[in-house]
Amino acid sequence: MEPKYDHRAIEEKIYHRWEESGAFTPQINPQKKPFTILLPLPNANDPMHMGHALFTVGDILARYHRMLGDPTLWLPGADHAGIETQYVYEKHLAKEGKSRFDFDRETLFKMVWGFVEKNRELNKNQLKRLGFSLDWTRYHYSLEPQIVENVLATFRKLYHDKLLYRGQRLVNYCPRCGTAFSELEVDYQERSDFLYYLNYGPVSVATTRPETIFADTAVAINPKDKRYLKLPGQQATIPLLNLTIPIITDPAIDIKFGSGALKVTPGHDPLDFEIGSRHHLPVISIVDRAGRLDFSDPRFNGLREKAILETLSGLKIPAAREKILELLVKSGALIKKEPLTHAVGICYRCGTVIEPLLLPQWFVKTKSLAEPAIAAIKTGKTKIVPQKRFAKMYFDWMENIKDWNISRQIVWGPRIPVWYCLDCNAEIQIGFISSRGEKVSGPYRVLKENYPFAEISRGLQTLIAPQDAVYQLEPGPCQKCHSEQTLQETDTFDTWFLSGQWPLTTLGYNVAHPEESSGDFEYFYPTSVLDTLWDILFFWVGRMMMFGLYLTGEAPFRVIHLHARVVDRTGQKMSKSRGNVIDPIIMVDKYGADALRMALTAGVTPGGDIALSEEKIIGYRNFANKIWNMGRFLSSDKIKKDLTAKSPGDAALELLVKNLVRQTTDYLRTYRFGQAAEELYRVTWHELADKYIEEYKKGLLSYSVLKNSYLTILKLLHPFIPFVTEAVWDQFSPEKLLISTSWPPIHRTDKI
RNA sequence: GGGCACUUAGCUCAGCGGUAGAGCACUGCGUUUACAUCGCAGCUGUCAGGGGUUCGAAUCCCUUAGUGCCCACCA
Repeated sequence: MEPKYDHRAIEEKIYHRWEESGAFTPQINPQKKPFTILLPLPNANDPMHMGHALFTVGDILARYHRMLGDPTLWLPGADHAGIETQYVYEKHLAKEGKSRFDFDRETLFKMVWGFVEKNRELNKNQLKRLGFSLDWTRYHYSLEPQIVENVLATFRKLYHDKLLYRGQRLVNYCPRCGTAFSELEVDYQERSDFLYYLNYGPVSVATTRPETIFADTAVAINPKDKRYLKLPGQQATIPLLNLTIPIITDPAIDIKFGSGALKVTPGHDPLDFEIGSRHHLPVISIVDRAGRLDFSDPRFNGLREKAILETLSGLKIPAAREKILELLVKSGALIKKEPLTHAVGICYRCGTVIEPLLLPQWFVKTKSLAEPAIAAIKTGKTKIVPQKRFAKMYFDWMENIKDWNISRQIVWGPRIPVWYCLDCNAEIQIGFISSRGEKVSGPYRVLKENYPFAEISRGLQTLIAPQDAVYQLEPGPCQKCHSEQTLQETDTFDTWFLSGQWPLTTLGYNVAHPEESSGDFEYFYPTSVLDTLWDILFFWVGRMMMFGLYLTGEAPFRVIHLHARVVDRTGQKMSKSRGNVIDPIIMVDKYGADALRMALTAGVTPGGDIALSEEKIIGYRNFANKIWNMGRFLSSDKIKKDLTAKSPGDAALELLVKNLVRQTTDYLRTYRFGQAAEELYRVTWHELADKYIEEYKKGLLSYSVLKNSYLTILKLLHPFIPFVTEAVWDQFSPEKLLISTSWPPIHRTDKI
């Protein structure tokens, strides 16, 4: 053995031996209860970051249970990650001077597909570098045909169960990404802005968005506002347009804010939309999907001041705001402005200000899905660890859940399986690339005069069907008028609609014919533990709970374990912009996978933060070296003495090891990995090495007890630092891999 | 605006009713049969502040302050 542990010479070989031994693939044995974990599916295009390295916790659980003798499945996979991936790919396109608008959707989809396929292997290999004992024979990808087939079947089932609807309402739209999002994908940012007071005739209103005044349909005040008792029933006047709108009362108005009067703009503000629907106000849209002012709504026809609108038409929001303020000043309608700090919704992906837009979208009714998901946690059928911190967060979200917008206006993902007949829905808005390469858009009614259906279909980019459009759930001719001219919905699924069914789809559940589900599903579902970061508790965990219960009646996990988040040594979140990112693969190259795994495990509190630094990793690299050298010492022929001799010092060491076995096992059972790792570190180094090996050198201990203690501790350490323990184990018992040995028995009665 | 959690040695954290703990860092010393990616010895604290319960509180209760996080329609 070399005097230094060289992870480079060892890790890859050992991983191969594990894989070839079949240890990662469980034997289905109906007599035994399986242990199942799903790897939180990484994005297929994502190079590994520390978040992925934290799945060490899953590996610890998998290796521990494998050693306990449980048929253990740790199932890997990759997610197509809709918007994330398309965003990354668009940045590549931008480097070549192109954009998504230059391609029809089929071509673009194929291009992204090729891009992802190139990266998918990389991701797999990086997971292997960490030593993760994943069953690669069961690897899945979210876009493989069987998975997509099941997801579409779920869509149809939701439809038939009346849990799905097409709704026209304000959605969170990112003009940059060109798609709507659910409320979870909107971040809020504090911004310094201005609050503008505008003269609306009998009242002044305060607004941060003067550019939306043309879409106002009322002014609202609080019915309890004593200043304005005489106003209700009167008319207010929109500046510049000199249009009158009613003054209404609504309890949602904050008397103390601004002037206490709100301009109600149902087409461009969520609160206003609600107020508008309570009072049956008309909804006017004046912003298009590129974030520009657009006054094509017929309600603007015939206005005397239409010239003003014409000068503004087509301006992007920030420019439009400037221009309108100028006009307001000129007309004397701007009373005053005052600074205001407020939260602005931005796209979580690209940071663009979210524009609430009125769009027809597909929604899932979530209330009845959330109820069993709440009950599963309340009754303890599924436990959240750490409970006190995260169960409340879970309940808060589930109990106030909103209907889920699953429509995304991107190409990278399966299209929603709905078909529109163009002859029945001539007002469908279509965008496509003609055979001559021009970008063409408009209602089908107009387009069909100049373009044959085949050309539109081939070059299709997007379609927007009116809310009341006629549709069917099957491809092929229209079931109503038998027209052959049908087009599939161009909205794709929210990624989480697919990944929310991951426990079912990867284990071979058959949504359309549950009785034909695979043996894997029967055996491994529900899974034992889900280990993930709390930041996707709602996105992913909540949805899996809902889908699992909805489709199978059983919650997908017995335990949801939420692990810590990696921050730098000063407690700052790691991010590219802060420049404090530590690349796990570089760390594995430099110090070995064991060192990184241990640094991510030891001393970590459940659900807290992990303060990671290169120094910490170096510390655990030294630990791996220590274990290596202990093995080197104990396996060298020079030091081996009488193998049968007993010594008075033996009992103390035997007791120490027994207690360590009990303690480690207890910690693992209660998900206290941080303490388990620290205790193992301390006892291995400062007790076994510093104390007992030194005593052995003085002849106070027998060789067999020392060696057996060491081997037992190797077993305990193996889930945490699998490579060095396996390498050194090989010096003592080459006939059997450490990964396949059994966990040491526990002696409960022994106390120190 | 609601809610949750946290505040213990320079750092990261255990302890959760009975005389303050670990690792790292630090300071000395040291190359003795693995390991200098090492060993030995040592130093370090009004357990955030205040009040209460108790024979006894870092541990239970109240309160103040700070930090982190989640939720929410601040126009």
